[in-house]
Amino acid sequence: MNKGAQTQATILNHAVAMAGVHGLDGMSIARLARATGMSKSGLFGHFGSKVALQRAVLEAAAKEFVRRVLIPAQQERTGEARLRALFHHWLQWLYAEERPGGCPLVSASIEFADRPGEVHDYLVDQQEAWVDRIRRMSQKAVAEGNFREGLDTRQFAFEFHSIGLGFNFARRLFSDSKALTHANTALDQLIDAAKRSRQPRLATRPALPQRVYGAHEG
Amino acid sequence: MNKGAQTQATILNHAVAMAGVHGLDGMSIARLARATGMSKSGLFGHFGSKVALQRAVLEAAAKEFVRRVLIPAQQERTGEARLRALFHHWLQWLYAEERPGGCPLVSASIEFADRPGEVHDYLVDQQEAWVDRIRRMSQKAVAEGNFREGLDTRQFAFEFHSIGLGFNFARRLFSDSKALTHANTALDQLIDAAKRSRQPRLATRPALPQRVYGAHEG
DNA sequence: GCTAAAATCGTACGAACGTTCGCATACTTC
DNA sequence: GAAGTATGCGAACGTTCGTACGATTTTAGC
Repeated sequence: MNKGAQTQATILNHAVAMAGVHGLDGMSIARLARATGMSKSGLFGHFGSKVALQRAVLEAAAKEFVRRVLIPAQQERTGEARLRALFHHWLQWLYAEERPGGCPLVSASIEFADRPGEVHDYLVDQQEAWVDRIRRMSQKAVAEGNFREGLDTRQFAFEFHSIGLGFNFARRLFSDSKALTHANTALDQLIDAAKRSRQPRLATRPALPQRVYGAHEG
Repeated sequence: MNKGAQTQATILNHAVAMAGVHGLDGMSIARLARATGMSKSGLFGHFGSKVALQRAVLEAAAKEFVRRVLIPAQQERTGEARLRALFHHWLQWLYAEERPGGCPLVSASIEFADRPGEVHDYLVDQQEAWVDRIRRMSQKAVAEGNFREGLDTRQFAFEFHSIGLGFNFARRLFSDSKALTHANTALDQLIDAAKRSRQPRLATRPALPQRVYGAHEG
């Protein structure tokens, strides 16, 4: 390993942590230099621009995400087991004690949701790939005959993803110690529902018109 | 209405929009002054400090949230109808076309999740109150005999909240036009499940040890 | 219409920001 | 060990940041 790559890795470790707490924009090169014991210019030289540094931070986080969430789940054989493993490791990843600031990818996604640019585009691709992986894994469970035929896998992926986001929010902002239990329970229910043949809807229907808001959509 | 209060309201309108896109920190007084056609110092005088401005932005957003989400839902009589109305208006609020940047409260909650201070504390209180309102409303539905006896209302509130966060993420980052349908479907299922007597768990249990991660918790 | 108060402005400050550049030191490779 | 390159530093640039203060204009109450 080159000297350069080595210090670059050190920098990125600190950078990921700082970006998690202060955001990708709030992470400043000066403070990062102080944290790593380097000079501003020396650190800067490794990346050439702040945007490039932000990109590098996201790529480092994504790489870590693969290593800690995706790879371990691939040991499982069935779709359901992989989904459970993905979920399990994802929660661990979302709330890793040693990394303050939670998942940098989720935080940055909120931060850059409405700010066009390469950071935004990168995040969209990365997060869409993640949700699509969940969807494909549920599709695999359907193909295996474990989840019911005709399951709406996009819907499944949406709910799976939502539970994780809910956990992230509750655990980080509320410091809710029950968040883990809630998330696991929600996943159990989601998977159970995916197995069951479709339930007949109950007779009672809501009095409120439901989708007026979305009426303009296709 | 005083002149002061009037311009202050104008400022806050712009400020809420800017904070939604650039974050509470990314919102700068200079750019805000340019957007409102005022001088930096003139604008600054209305608040006295940037933290105070941030507080004012959050309070303005919270007030608007009450006006647009909580109040309308109070017209409904039953717990379920109120829950559905809360959800409906919440989604509208989360993705209001005229307000770029999504819900400032959610964005700021992520931004300040790990940054102690009065902004953090305010957000914790506000968001906890919101989730607790959902919980109380589901409790009301239980008391009315609509939701089943013994329903875990904290769990219900967690899932309700998660769906909203999932919608916010999908709609804003992915520009997913199906997000609204997914969210509504998820809510329907959540409410249906709250009505049903507890389902017997299916025989198949996961092979993966499920809660190792949370084993250290109480 | 006068006057006290409120609102707004212009200017300035020190700090922090991202970035540049030339120079020194440390590595690698032969 | 010499040559050549990679790496890091220090100082400085121009810009933007939040904030302060006195002067000036605009509003509100009598």
